[in-house]
Amino acid sequence: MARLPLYLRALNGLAERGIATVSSEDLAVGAGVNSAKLRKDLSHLGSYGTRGVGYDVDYLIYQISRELGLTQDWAVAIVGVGNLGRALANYGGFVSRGFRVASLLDADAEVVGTGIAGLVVEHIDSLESVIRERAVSIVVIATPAAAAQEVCNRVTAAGITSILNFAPVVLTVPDGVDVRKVDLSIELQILAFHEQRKVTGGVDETAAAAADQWPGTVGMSERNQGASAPPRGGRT
Amino acid sequence: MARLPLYLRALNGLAERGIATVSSEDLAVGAGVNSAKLRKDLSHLGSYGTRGVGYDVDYLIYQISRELGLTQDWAVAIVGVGNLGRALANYGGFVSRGFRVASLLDADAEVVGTGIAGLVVEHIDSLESVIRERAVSIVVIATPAAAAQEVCNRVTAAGITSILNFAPVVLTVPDGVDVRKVDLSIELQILAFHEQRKVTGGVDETAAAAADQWPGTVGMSERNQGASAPPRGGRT
DNA sequence: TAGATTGTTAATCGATTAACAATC
DNA sequence: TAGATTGTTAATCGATTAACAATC
Repeated sequence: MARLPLYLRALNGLAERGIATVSSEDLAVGAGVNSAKLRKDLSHLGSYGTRGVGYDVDYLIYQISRELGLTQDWAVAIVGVGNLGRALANYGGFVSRGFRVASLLDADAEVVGTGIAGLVVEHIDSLESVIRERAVSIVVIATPAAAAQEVCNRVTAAGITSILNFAPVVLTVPDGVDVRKVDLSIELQILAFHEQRKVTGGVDETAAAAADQWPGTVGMSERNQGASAPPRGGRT
Repeated sequence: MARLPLYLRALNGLAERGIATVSSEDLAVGAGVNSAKLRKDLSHLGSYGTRGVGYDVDYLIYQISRELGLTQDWAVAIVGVGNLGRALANYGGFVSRGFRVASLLDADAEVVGTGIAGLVVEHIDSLESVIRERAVSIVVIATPAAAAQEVCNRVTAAGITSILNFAPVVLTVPDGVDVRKVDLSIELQILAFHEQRKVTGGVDETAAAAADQWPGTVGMSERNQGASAPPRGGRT
């Protein structure tokens, strides 16, 4: 369940403040979700609460950590040591949560051999042997878009089934491989979309004018009518 | 709609390959979604397709870009110039999509005044004046967790309503403010969760043993029974 | 006209949430 | 016992998708 890390973070905050017990209502507020949803999510893990009392904070932290696999040590390889790869290598949040950066790899001879975050950058040729010998189970792809699919192919061939992809491409993977995608520009695009809605109160009123500026050639006069055509409310 | 950037990327790929027209079926495959969903999403924008033919690639790119506000120039300020802030400042994907980094700000006297990605890092004291004078509409928070809420308070007070947050905290914002959150360690935690499921085939069989290792004190013998209690299938 | 494909309806599915019995 | 809060049911809501009439 994708919300467990959220709950875990809220619980850790409570634990730091010395709070021993929390109700679903309070924890839900802390995590920014509905309390019924929180209880339902937690009930999937087992009956770890006490009616009339709430949840024991430390115990719940332990159970969620175990469910998320954070009581294990996960070896992570980061492929692509550009700005983003460097930031990830230095990102403190990984180590504290059971993730160990086992290797940094890059294709650029300039960066191979340099030291980053206590590791020496290795050549991408070593990818398969690194995965095998250091029991890497999660690969982070922080390469340019053009290189991402090739890296993806190699790591899945090497048996990796969990990939965190920062490259702005949709990776094609065999069945059974999990890809999670972080696209910074998509996040900004979504914000810009909402920002625009706020400013203009919707884009419809400018649609006709904007469509007029369209520099296309084929059949655009007909199509422009579609752009300002009636069957549309002013909302999404 | 959060899927528009996905469609846009697929369309740009088609345009690069010189493809002029695409069916909803083909585009849906490229974007990794169901074709009915794609048609429904696009119909929200207007009737830009031609029955029996498909969609004009260039025209659809233009319409989606306009809907997303990418035909405008968005001034973005990045607060926090650690590794991540640096990576973001250098991230090429922003500029090409209408986002311009108008300012880099930090509280650390060591980095203030240094040059990154063609900009000089400014002191956080200038935050409000930078937002006002450079018409910043989106703020990226890449500070440590402890500083994020304070920065958030200041930028919302300064009128910002779109925030991209990389700090691992849930920000409290006034109504009407959009916050999008990117948490790298949460993404990894979700991957680890699935990875663990693959390896163990579910966590249930180890629940009793794991619960035994729990070092808690209060009433744990009773609660452990909850941990290995019956009413649970072996799925999510 | 015949084939193809959109735009949209209606059905399905899953996720969210209110409500409450169970029970601490 | 009385008050509080969980775990779970049932209702609600929204999102997804199959299907097909409209139409190029």
